Amino acid sequence: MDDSGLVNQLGGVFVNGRPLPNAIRLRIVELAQLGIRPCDISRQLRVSHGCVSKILARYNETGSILPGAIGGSKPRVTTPTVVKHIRTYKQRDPGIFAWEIRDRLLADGVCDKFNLPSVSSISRILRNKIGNLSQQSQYESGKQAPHPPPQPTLPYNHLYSYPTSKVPTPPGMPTLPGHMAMHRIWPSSHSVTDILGIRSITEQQSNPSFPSAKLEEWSAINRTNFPPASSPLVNGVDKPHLEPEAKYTQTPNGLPTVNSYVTAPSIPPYHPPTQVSPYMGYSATTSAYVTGPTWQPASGSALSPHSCDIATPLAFKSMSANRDAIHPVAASVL
DNA sequence: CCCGTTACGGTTGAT
DNA sequence: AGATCAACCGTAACG
Repeated sequence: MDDSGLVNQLGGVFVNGRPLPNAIRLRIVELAQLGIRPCDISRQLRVSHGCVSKILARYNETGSILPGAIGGSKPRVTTPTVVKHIRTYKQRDPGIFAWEIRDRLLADGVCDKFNLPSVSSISRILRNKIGNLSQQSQYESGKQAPHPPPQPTLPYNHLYSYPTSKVPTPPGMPTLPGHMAMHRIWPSSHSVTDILGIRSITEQQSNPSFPSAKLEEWSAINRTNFPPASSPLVNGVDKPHLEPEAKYTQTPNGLPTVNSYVTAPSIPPYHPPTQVSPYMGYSATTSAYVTGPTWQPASGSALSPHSCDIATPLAFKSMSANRDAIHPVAASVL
């Protein structure tokens, strides 16, 4: 409840139990792509190195900067559809073994290897729900029962691309339409920054170095929207989650956040949430929250307070070159 | 010094 | 409405 922000050893603000804001996660990835060492990123952004390490590792592995899906329950494997099929198999062949049913579920495409019930689950179903064929699982039947055509496969497919993540609509980001989730995994077309719209300028031209990452994650999936896809349409991204930070940032209606990430110049639009989010600390104003003052301006770059990014990265880079110089920057930030 | 890993105390959200 | 539970979080500290 109290989402008061805490301060870590590096002086960074965080909310215990909650993910760092996307803006910061993004910065971590961007800086890393610019060649800045994790330890420096940690210091600059005042995020524990363990966290930087984790976010970077996740990004390398999944292409997503987003936090994983928090809360909720795992999708049920024994959906009404599955139960129905099991019942059918049993009716047609009363002597069928559970393992045979299992094989059939897979063979018939009712399930895929990810949502295939265990033999013991099938046995339980046979015992509990199908013992007397009279009743059926009412529980969710309402939701999706009617359709025989299994649809289970779909959701799980995403898995392969994104292990755990669900995608919240990131607070500061482009709320992608749900469909995004489905397509494309890593279009190479966008660079990280592009996607976000963040200072596209910055790197654009001269940065060959950008790997054109796959930040696509915005489109990930989330555990919760699995089977019971309640809302068919948008299932992917937006609806289910307002996600974590949404809260922090408190997007009034969900859209504003975008600014923060992006360029942010003008952001007066929405005022601070009623409650002051701890993260606000980063930037006094909303806009800042991302790139704001917090982290770079102070020092040398002096360039653009706002768009700041430009200068800084370079600075970092150079500094990383000479090891010695490094700290200065950090220091200056302070 | 750097960084991967993990215990810990915490939050969330479906059941 | 409240309790459980399992997933995730970031920090801190260890190695």
